[in-house]
Amino acid sequence: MNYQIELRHFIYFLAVAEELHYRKAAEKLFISQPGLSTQIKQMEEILGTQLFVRDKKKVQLTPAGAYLKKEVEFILNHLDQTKKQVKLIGSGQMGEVRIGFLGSAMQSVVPDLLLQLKEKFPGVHTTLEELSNRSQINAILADRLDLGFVRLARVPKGLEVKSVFEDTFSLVLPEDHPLDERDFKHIGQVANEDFILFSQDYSPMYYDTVLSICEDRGFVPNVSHKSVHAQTIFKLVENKLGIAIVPTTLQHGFQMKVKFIEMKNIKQRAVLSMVWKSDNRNPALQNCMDLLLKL
Amino acid sequence: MNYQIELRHFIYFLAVAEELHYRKAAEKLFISQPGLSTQIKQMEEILGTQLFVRDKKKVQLTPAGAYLKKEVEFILNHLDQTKKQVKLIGSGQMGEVRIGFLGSAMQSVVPDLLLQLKEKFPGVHTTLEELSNRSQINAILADRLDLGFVRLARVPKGLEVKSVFEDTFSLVLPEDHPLDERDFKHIGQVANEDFILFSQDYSPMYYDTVLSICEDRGFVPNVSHKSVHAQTIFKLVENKLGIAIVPTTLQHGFQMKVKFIEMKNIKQRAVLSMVWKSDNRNPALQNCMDLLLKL
DNA sequence: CTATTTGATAATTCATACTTATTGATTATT
DNA sequence: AATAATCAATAAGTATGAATTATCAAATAG
Repeated sequence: MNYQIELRHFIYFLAVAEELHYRKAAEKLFISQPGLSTQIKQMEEILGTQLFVRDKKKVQLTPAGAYLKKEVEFILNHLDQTKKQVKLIGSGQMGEVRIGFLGSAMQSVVPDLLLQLKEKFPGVHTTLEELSNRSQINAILADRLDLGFVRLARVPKGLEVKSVFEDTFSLVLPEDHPLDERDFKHIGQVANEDFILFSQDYSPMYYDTVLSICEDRGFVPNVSHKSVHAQTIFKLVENKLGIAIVPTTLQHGFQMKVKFIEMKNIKQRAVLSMVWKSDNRNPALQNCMDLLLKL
Repeated sequence: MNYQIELRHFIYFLAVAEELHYRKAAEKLFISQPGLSTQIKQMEEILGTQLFVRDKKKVQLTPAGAYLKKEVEFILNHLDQTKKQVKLIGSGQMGEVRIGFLGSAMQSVVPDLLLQLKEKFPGVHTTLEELSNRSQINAILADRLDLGFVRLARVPKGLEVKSVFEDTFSLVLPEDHPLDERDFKHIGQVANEDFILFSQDYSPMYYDTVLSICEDRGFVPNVSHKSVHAQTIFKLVENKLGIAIVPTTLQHGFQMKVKFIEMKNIKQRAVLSMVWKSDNRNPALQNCMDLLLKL
């Protein structure tokens, strides 16, 4: 007596509402006519409303039934759509990948990667946020971010890393600096100049690497300024407040009165890595990683 | 193996998605925890998509699950609304009553009736259409109309009639016509004038009644013009092309250079009747009739 | 280490959506 | 008018599967 409406009822109802004939509707549904009759009757009881008028060889919708038909059509269609959508999201063909990146990553791999992702998974939407190494790690651990582009030697347990780009370092000098690309042999030639570097806590790895480059030449650099923005660093160099050492790809995208000298013959490299959570459940990320790890 | 999604699944799913705890969700649903577990699992199998992540004391939604939750909430809410609406329509508190009327009914009862209906059943919408007697009857029989206001002595089988308003007839004369209300005794005084009447096929009853009024005074009127519009008839009278006999209430709502002389002491009346189908299934009409028959 | 909590299995029960067989009512056919 | 055909509703019985209880393995807390 205290039944509940089910989708089965709606599907049966719709068949009868379309055919206006119990036997034909039952055949279409591959069930018996008596079964259909009782189910429709039960549905009317649950709703407390008559949906069909059956008198003298005729089955017709009541106004309430006509209204319900329209709504049931809508609901079933919407449900179909939802089921498809759930599958797409579940299989990662649709969804959102939240990406964090270090400013310096924007000059190299990230734009290309986004392009490939868009092409391969047009349904996957990406959000981008420029963050420090540390912020990215925290965000990934807290599930606020799916993927990060960082410069770090080590990452906390539970995260996976893969280096995606190895960049040489370049010396950044004012345009009219006496040292020229042809004359350049090693960093020891500018050991006495002031150095402008990225902040240590913005990227400890970068900082350590730059120090090791100097160490290999037997000196400790005099770091006069630190910044988190390449823009700022270049501006300071332009104004002759010091010289800088940055990943080579950073030279693109800026219009400054500075010159870059690539240091190809040192072993150190600026390594950019992807970081993500090992057990991230975002299927869109899974697909994304399948694509990225192939490159 | 080849099951079908049911509303039950959605309700269970929503409970788990809200509680993020199987036992608590099961308690809320008044079912056992194992039952809930298997149903959710089945749902995931049907959809071919994982909806929850259960690992190490934690239950969480996958992106697909989060999407589905939003949609399920919408669907269940919409369904609730639909069920309520169906009940309202089924009980006649909401719906549409399609009303037809003779032009002359608009001057007497119809507007008042609509007002009362609106007040008593604010959910019931009415549509109005001015139609001839015959058109109304046909429309009611074909179920294009729920209720008609006609002037007819008899209606086809299967229809019900009830007279709602009895109007006296009035003589319509040009404003400067020699005959005055004080001098008026009976219609025989204008027996020699031309008469302008409503067309016979627009309302046979009216036509017959007018003829019988004249007959009672021993003459057959000379009908010079016929029309279906009161407006036209009055205009013709104004221009002295004849005199007319119309239901008294028609004098309201027109601005014409004509005068009305009410003929109170003849037995004939202009009877306005409601007509509807005995087995009309529109519950809104049922309610409407309950109200109207009390007046 | 033990006690408690979690969700998942296993076995069983029970509700009910189905089936087939039939009826009563209406319409079409001769 | 009598018969046949067709409709949906009803009755009785069956079988599917959603529930139950009992239990487990894994994890956490005291």
